[in-house]
Amino acid sequence: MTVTLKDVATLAGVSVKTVSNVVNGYAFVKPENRRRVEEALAATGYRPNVGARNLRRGRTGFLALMVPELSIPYFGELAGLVITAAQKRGWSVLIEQTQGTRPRERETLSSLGPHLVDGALVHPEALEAADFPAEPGGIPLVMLGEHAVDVPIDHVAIDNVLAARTAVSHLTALGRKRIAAIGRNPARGTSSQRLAGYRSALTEAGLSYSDALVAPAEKWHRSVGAAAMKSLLALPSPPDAVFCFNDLLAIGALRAVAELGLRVPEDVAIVGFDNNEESAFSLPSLTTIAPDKTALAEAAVDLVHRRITGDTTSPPQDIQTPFALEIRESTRGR
Amino acid sequence: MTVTLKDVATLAGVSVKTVSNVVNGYAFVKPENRRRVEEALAATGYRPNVGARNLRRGRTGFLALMVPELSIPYFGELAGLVITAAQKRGWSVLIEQTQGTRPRERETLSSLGPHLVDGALVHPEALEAADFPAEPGGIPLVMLGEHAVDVPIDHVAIDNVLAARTAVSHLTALGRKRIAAIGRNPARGTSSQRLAGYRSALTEAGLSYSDALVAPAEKWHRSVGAAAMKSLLALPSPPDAVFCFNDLLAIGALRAVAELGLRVPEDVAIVGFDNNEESAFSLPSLTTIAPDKTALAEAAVDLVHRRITGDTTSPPQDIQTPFALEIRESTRGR
DNA sequence: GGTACTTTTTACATCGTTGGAACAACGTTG
DNA sequence: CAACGTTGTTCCAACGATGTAAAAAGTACC
Repeated sequence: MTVTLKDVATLAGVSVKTVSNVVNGYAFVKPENRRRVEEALAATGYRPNVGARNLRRGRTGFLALMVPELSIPYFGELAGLVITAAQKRGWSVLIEQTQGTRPRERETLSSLGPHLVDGALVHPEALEAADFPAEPGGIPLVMLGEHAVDVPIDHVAIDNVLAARTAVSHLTALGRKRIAAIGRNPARGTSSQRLAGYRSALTEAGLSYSDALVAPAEKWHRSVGAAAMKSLLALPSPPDAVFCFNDLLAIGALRAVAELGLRVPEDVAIVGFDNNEESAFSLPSLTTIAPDKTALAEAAVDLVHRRITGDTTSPPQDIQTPFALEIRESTRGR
Repeated sequence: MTVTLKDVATLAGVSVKTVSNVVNGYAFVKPENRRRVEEALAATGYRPNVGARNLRRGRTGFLALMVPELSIPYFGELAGLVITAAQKRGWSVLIEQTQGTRPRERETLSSLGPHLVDGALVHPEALEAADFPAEPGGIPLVMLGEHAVDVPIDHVAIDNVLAARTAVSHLTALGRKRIAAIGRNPARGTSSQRLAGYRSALTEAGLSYSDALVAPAEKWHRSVGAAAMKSLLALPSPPDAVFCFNDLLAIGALRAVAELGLRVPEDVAIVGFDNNEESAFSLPSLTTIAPDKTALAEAAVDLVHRRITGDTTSPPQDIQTPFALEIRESTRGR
């Protein structure tokens, strides 16, 4: 039922290896034979057995992508782009979800042997430096997003500090004075970086920093954003603007403001981060930092590709991909 | 560098096969030897070479999931659940994106050989009956969502006609008289089914059907929903309610209504379909049909699992998973 | 001690493919 | 025409695992 090289060879009247040569585009095959083999290939509908080929070649043809959850829009969008980028280079992508928890991330990382995948793109959320394999014995690893500072591993991300500063400077430029932030989470590197950007923009504008205006958020989900916004608005002197560390938090914040009968941006201006597709359609639409996700995916796949195909000597790369501030109704108004 | 059975065997002082027996839990191994092998396994950190194992077993350990685009929330959420369900049963999931175009769907379908994956879950958008392999020669295939009527293939979905009727009946029960629909697309089976449900609910309520109130939508994206809503509201006698064939269209419609200065649900009530996570947070939040996506994913993975592990004789199954009407502000008000 | 049976281990072939070496056919050249 | 390099093809081993069957070791019984 399954067609193997042997079947094709029998049909074409040549050896198995000659068929293999044709399939793999080896140059020196007599035109006559090539023609016969190609006919036989077409007639039988031969498809190489990927497993066997990879067993022989020592490659698997798979790339792993480790993300917290596909149901989070940012990761859904990113995964789609990674798959597309990988497909261009002949790889299939295997997705592992970790729920952003450290044990699952560790487990996933250690299960990614060279037999299963040729390389991996990982988007850790809770991992710490110690969790990374000390020996580079395994497969090439490229880290996306957060930068666990002292790990010498390839890394692709936008400049989170600068992006956060850009977002908050936009708010200070609009004349907002009490600018809050939602998303503090000491366990996440991304959070520290966006917080740093937030603080530096405040300083730059001559505004003082207040811990009370920085709401924590364990999970960066919509409901958390709503709850955090409500508690900020309950403060004695509530904020007139909020920088949310991602769009989901911001969408939740939008809703909380509306439920309290206040207006965005008149009473509170809101800026998000990620530019999820939904953020262009919320009411009001959301001003946000728009990372170039396509560039991110391409750069990451490209880097892991280079590592897999030989470049093991050059030092760990740290690639920054571009972003833009997308100004919409939640700060500009209608 | 890579540890094979042979290395473990040498270390433990037994044959390769005995190690294999231990690894695979074969009963008859002398306790003493079992202990030695287990120590050696631990000491070397052995991990089986999946490729080789599967070559021998004729299994790959992979399932394919074919969807239009991961960036569409419904598919992102579904994919996440499928991966989780598959993982429970020891499978990894490979995701293929088709953009919902027929050529890409055909191509993907035919590339899914038995070497690459053990089975596939496919969510076609444009495929027609003729595109399915006539011979069941390949791998087990389970279709999700739309039912291309005359193809004898396993199928898991909710009852789309009933769900659509439930949604629209909710609108008629609220006393709405001019109920529009957005999402007509003759090339998509799902569209026909939801349209049928829409019509039957109208009939049931004694309302007449009008072609003018059914807006077409090639892609079920937010921007399309917004455009369609605007053209409906520009009609001489505009609708007082709209049933959108998915939540994205509905989110777009919400926005269009707001841009025209009208109110939801006072002027126009809106119902969506899919219950994307974002729909609970839109302003107003969206009444929608909530399919039990977890049940869908579990049922589909379970079915393909049964087919792979032997059940090839029983006739194609047609499993219906539950759904519920989730009533929110876009019809109920605040 | 021999026979029959069970438990445990091993050697070997095999899955489908490709790398490498060996071999064959060919035309060129001195 | 012998020697040679170039092309084209075949044969064999190997990737790492497991199924099969046979060998080896152990046990029980007469």
